[in-house]
Amino acid sequence: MVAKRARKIHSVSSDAAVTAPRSSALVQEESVALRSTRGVELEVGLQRRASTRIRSKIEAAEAAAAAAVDSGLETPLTEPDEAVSPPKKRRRKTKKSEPVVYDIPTYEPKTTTYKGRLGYACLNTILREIKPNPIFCSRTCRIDTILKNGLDFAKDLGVQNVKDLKKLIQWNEENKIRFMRISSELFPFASHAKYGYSLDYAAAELKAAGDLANSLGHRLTLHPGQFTQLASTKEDVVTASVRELKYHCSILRHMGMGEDSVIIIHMGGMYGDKTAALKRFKENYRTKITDEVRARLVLENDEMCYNADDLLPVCEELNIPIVFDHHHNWIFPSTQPIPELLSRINAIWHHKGIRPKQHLSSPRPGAVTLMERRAHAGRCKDLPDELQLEGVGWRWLPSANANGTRNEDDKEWFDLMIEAKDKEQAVFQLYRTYGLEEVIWENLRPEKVDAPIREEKETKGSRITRSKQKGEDIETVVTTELPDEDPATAVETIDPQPSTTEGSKATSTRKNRKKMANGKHRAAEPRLIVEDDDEVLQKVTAESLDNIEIKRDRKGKKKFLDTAALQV
DNA sequence: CTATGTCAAGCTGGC
DNA sequence: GCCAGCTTGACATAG
Repeated sequence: MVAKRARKIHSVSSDAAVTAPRSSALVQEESVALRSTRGVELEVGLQRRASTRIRSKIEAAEAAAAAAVDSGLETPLTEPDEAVSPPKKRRRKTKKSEPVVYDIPTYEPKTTTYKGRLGYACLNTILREIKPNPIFCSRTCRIDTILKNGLDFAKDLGVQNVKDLKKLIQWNEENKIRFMRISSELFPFASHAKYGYSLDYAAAELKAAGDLANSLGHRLTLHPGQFTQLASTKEDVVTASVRELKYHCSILRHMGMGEDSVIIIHMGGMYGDKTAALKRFKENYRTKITDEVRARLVLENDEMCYNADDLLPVCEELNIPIVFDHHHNWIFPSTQPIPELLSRINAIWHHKGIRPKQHLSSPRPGAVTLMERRAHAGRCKDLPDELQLEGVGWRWLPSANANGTRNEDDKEWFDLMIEAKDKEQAVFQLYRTYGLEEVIWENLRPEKVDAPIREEKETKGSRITRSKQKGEDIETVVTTELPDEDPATAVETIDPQPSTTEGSKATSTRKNRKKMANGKHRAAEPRLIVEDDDEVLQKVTAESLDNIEIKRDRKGKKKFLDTAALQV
């Protein structure tokens, strides 16, 4: 039980050249300390407070000198603005801003001997939130937009995505993450039957990103979507799937990635007859895909249709490695114990000369039904114990001396992809929990609280108190010593997360909205009583505060929530 | 700037 | 029949 949170205060200027005012002497002191120990390059994740003016200049510089920006390691994520002649611009008076405040909890320390690479999928939450020019690799568009603006519009998005991919790889290196999944949306519509296009036009950018990854020894993988159904009964679905796989292969080919850069798919649907589906898969695998695709294609056990037992025979027959997904195996388990299972699975990887990888994720807290258990939690609290075992999480390299002199250096550790909503933050949490790598404190964020399913009100220790004003190039992260439970802060905390409340304006995803509407088996949704009515508030608080939670939305409007349903 | 509805594609399970 | 969940949320537009 972790009763206290670490005390940590720091403040970061978004531009090394700018000395922003500090909110306090203490903040300044600690900031200097952090800076001197970690270096300026660690500021990378904190460009979010850069002013619009600076950003515009950066953009202009990038546009003007796009071709010059190519040397991966030397390229800062933000161009130095000294290099840019300031565009004519009215000076915007910026408002004073209060610091952003985060509570970064500590975690109960755990130990493991596992030393494999941990990775995350597709999106970096820190870089994605940089404003006004976020760094991410899944820009896309609509077919309507292609029709309106031309295909080059979509292709330009692809170039931007790849350029950002390089920045992500660089960021990962600085944050000791050397394993990542590339978003399949890197090139919008590239695999589309009608609007698809070759990636040759982006060869230079792809090669630059690939060169960087290879020079740093990073592993990059791909995971095409559920639409990839090689066992489908429909010819056109299979055709589209083959096209999809070729597109993914083309990315890796242009990047020059080695054999460890695999393409992961699921077996897919059962179509009412699993045996027949498996037969179709084998046939299509043998006859409809290229050698290049076969060299990279691997299968993952899923939680609904094909567990590891279902996949092993066909995979052993066709020499297709299996990405073992711990979460899926928990929902739809193999009959074999994990060590035995993984020894068989890893044999296929080794036979094919590829380093094994596994997937790890956690179910949302309180999940009971199958569908609930499928949903991913924000983070993973633990590493599976089995990863410490030879044959599961590592092996002796074939080159190792078997006469008793082999040591740690002769071990090959397998990679582990963390599939969690909090992305790189989930990796950092495991780094911290197990002491696997040093993390950069400025790049830590509090856990995004999952909407509780059947459990009590809130995940503890993840409250964010955020106060922020615009225009000032400063961010402050403050973690204060707080007891685990702090009832005072449960009330009137500005909620940075979508409130799971009917009528909330803060919820922006369709999924969440639907979740809210579908309250039948989600008893843990607080009920909105009334918005912004002081009279009602007085009445309510006079009676009892026990089941009433007061929240404010972004505009400061009060909402009174009946949380009685959560207490069950 | 923010909230909302929609978006290329497939399949299964739950209601 | 509709929705949620899965590999990945982002785009487009109204207010």
